[in-house]
Amino acid sequence: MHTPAFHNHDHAHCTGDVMARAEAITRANGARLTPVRRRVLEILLEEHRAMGAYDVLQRLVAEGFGNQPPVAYRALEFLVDQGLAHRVRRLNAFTACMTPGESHAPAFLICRQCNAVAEAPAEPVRAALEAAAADLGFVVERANLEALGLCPKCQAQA
Amino acid sequence: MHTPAFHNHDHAHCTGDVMARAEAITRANGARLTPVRRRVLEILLEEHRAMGAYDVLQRLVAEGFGNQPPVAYRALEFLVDQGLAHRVRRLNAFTACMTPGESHAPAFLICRQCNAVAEAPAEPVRAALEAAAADLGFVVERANLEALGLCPKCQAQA
DNA sequence: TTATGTATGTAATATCATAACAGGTCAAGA
DNA sequence: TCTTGACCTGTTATGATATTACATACATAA
Repeated sequence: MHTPAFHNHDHAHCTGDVMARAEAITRANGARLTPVRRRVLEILLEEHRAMGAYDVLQRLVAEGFGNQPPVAYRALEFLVDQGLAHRVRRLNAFTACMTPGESHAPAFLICRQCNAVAEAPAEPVRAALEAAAADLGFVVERANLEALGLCPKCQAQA
Repeated sequence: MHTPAFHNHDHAHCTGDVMARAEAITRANGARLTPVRRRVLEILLEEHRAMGAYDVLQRLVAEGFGNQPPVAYRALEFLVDQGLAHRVRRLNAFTACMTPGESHAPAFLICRQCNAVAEAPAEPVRAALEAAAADLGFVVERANLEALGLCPKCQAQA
């Protein structure tokens, strides 16, 4: 559960960058990036992996925030609503969005071997999904696109 | 939570048809469609909606099968593995596959208003997803494609 | 028939998530 | 400034979902 994209990258940079954008986005939405919410986003960025709500909660407790599940769930829900985080349902987990603000419909690629999770750009996937839905008269508002399979490293091993 | 496709259809026919195919598929796979498993599939077909594991379990209990969660979860997992049912993660629920045997990657369209769930044909969606994954060297084995939005009826009301 | 793999039943527990309410903070308008 | 209302946080309690572990039973083939 470690390499969220299947390659290396400048982690410190992407974290700072995302936090700055998170500020701007919430302000633009008239929403408040309060201490808990900010901290949860930072934690997701630091860990850089899909985290369960209770994992996040443990970190919050250690830092003096409330220690009951709603504290974590509310902050996470807020981040998801703002497009700053995503929920990965197959893992009952949450992960920071790496490209907030850009309209995007990420697909999550989950390695069944090593549990790495990558966020893949998926505009064409979303477009195809909307087309399929339109055929049935259905209008898509949100989508969860999750794939289970093998990441490059684990393919190599096998 | 009632009209799994957003239109009417011959329900009795589709049920019998699917059960017959289920027999053939499991036999072909060298798997056994035991009484519990068969019954769970029938229940999913009868109800013709996404059902939680505990809903299914209740039905099983009423018919004299074991009354502990693993009874339901194991049968459901079997059906999913055989491609006879699908898991809808957003709803923590399971639904019978309407076109078993045909290789397909269904997308689920979930109405946020009335909770109707439709299974949409989504080969193009899967193709797009596999392409996006391939760009990162990832091989897709299974996918969950779930969209939240408004079904035709609920659009009309609004 | 006996050995082997597989399926089922059951108890116990782990994990994930939300409802409901109390108290606190903040900012806008009287 | 004071009040008001909206929103945020903390906490209790509980509900909902899912799995582990182990015992028993069944089917199949050597």
